[in-house]
Amino acid sequence: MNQPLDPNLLKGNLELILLTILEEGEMYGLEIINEAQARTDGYFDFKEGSLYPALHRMTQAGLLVSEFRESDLGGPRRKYYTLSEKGQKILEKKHAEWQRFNQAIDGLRGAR
Amino acid sequence: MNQPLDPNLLKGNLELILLTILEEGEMYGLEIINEAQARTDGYFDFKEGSLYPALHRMTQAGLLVSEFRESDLGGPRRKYYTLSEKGQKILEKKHAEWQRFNQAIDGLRGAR
DNA sequence: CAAGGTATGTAGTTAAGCGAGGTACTCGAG
DNA sequence: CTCGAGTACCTCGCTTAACTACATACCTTG
Repeated sequence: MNQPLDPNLLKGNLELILLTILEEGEMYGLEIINEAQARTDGYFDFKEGSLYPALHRMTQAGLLVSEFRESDLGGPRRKYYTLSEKGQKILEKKHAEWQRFNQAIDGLRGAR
Repeated sequence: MNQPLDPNLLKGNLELILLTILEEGEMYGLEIINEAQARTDGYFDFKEGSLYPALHRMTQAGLLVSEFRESDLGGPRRKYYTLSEKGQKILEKKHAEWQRFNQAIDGLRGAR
């Protein structure tokens, strides 16, 4: 039923996706993976090796703010991520870019 | 006016774009670049260092068929590319993948 | 104190787009 | 005839991002 996700499609869009998910509130790493799966019927299934480097990259770039906090139900501490103001701005910018790109793709077909 | 195209967006989509353009008939390398520019108001501006390797990759994979032909107006010979039957199939598949991916992205926002 | 689940982190591989360069052919100007 | 400009194709090496596979650490439970 679900064709697998071509990893190449993700390139350059993972950040948009993460920003979009985090727009609705703070979340920690594995929670993001679960949310993404839940909201796309398992289509988005990020690997940890993709997720954490991306989160660090974005934190480094000032798009996210992170904070460790203890788990309520036991288990190891979690690192919660929140959108910064800059992250919010970049989200909008990336979203606009995305739509522009989409239009361009659509435009190719109907061009004649 | 035109925000530049984020190179990352192209990753994994260049093949879809090339197949889409070539669906309407054979074309040679630089012509593809010009067509892509023309149809997107300069938004798509492929570099030769991206285009030729991609065309070779796709030819190797059996998606395209190529043939050298002399130029009518003088100038060096041109290498014309045509979609193979397999290429046609893959185009449809990639297009479906693309739409699936699109839906997933859209779904992230409206999810709540 | 081992085992299992949860959570974060990273080293090394792979793949694709790109910048910069190279080759080759044609034509017109000097 | 040669030189430069225009067209067309090709490739090497760099960079970047996702992935595989592993490593670390904590907490609970038996």
